[in-house]
Amino acid sequence: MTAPKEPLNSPARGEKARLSRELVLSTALELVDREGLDALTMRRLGQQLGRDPMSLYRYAANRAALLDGVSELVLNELAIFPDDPDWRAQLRRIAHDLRLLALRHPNIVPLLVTRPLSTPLGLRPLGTLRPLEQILALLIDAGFAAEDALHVYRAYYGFLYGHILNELQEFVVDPDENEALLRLGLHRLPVKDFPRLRALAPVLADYDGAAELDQGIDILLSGLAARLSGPGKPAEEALG
Amino acid sequence: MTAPKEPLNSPARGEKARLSRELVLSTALELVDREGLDALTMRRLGQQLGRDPMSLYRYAANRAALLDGVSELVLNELAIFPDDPDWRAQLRRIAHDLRLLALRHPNIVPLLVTRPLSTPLGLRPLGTLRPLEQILALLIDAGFAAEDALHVYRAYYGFLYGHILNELQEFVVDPDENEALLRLGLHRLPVKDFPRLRALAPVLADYDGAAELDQGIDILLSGLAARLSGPGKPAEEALG
DNA sequence: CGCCTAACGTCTACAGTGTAGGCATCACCG
DNA sequence: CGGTGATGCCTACACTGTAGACGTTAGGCG
Repeated sequence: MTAPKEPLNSPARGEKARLSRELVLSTALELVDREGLDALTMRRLGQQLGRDPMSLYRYAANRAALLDGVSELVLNELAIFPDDPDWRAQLRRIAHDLRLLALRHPNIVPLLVTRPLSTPLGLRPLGTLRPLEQILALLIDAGFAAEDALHVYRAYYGFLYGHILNELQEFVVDPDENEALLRLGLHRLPVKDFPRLRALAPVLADYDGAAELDQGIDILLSGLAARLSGPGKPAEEALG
Repeated sequence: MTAPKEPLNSPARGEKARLSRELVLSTALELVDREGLDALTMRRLGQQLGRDPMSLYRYAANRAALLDGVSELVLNELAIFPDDPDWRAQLRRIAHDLRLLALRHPNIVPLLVTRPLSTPLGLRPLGTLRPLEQILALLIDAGFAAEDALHVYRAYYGFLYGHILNELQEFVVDPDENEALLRLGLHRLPVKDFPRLRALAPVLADYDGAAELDQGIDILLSGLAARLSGPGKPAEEALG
């Protein structure tokens, strides 16, 4: 009975290294990516790590805190270069990066979008606030007044998140069904009440998210630049 | 023992009428508005109605279906007039209506935003799709090509949802704390890492959501009209 | 009127959840 | 060597969604 007594039952995979916040969070992320948000229970995650579920509470106070941690982990994949002098190009690049990130981790998007609603700005995980600070830096360095930078940020990030939600809604995992109506389940809609929606089925089916995002960003950025005292042209007032 | 035997214990309020889907859903909405999404458990809702929790399953297959029902109920508060010839005015009005609706029911915004992510378009509650169809009608009747109408809708609704999320994030319930930093919890942020964010605290504190939304809509609509073959001016190509 | 049927509401039970509190074990440092 | 704090495990509790079987009621039809 003095043998190390490896538990033969639970550990789904042989991970037996010492726990750490990073390990816990990244395993949680894997789990969510693979099986969805609901699969992320303390017990399930514990089992995935080959540890007692209670161990997890050493690395996250709550389940909620754990979710926040995962959000933060994902957002850290996003690189921002606040020193880029070409702020428009930088914003466009960030937008596409965030879009791709969302497509890579679709199951986390609800977290990204929902968690901040129940946490006042200053109490959010720092990693979550870094993009905000960095984009402010980018804009202010480019010549925007601080207050205007905030407005630009809001319009920009608002549109960006909206676009991601839109695209993910229309995104359908199952690519075997190549009939547009079926893929989107539109066949169930009463033709009488939803004529235009049904008529648009083929267009709905091939959604070019990148292009749509790009156009939106274009419109927003040029519109904003015209309306605010932009960086290069400090007093170019509203044109229309 | 032949008396009607009113149960003296559970019913928090004297509601004892026969159940109905509307009654169930509206009580659920009340509950969520008052105490948040987590408070909406089957047992709690049953108790609120003075009924056994199991009764609810006659009116909603799932807890998920119940949530969908509540979403639908809220979205029905939104009035759209697809026959309005002034589509820009109509879109702007809808935007403000939806914004107010979100401020009135902040706790269901996560639902509005999250549920569609896990339900293919055609399987969503019909009430949820009506805005989409009606806005398409509005745009097409105004002269947009069907496909362009879809693009306009996407940009518009994307921005709109994004704005609402933004505003609700910065919205703070507790108005007793009048110190901006405290209200947003910004005092906790390390000054060194978040200088601009902290400097913007006062601006962050008084957020004029309506104005910000209005400007965004302006920019988007004029930008879109310039880029697409608009309604009145069928071939007005991109200006910039 | 009485009956039948389907909708409605209730009860019991079960597997699964987050997490508080206490205890054993381990690594490490003086 | 002893001790001290971090780490992991265990038990237990209140609570969740919901399957399945059971009474109870309401409404239509003879």
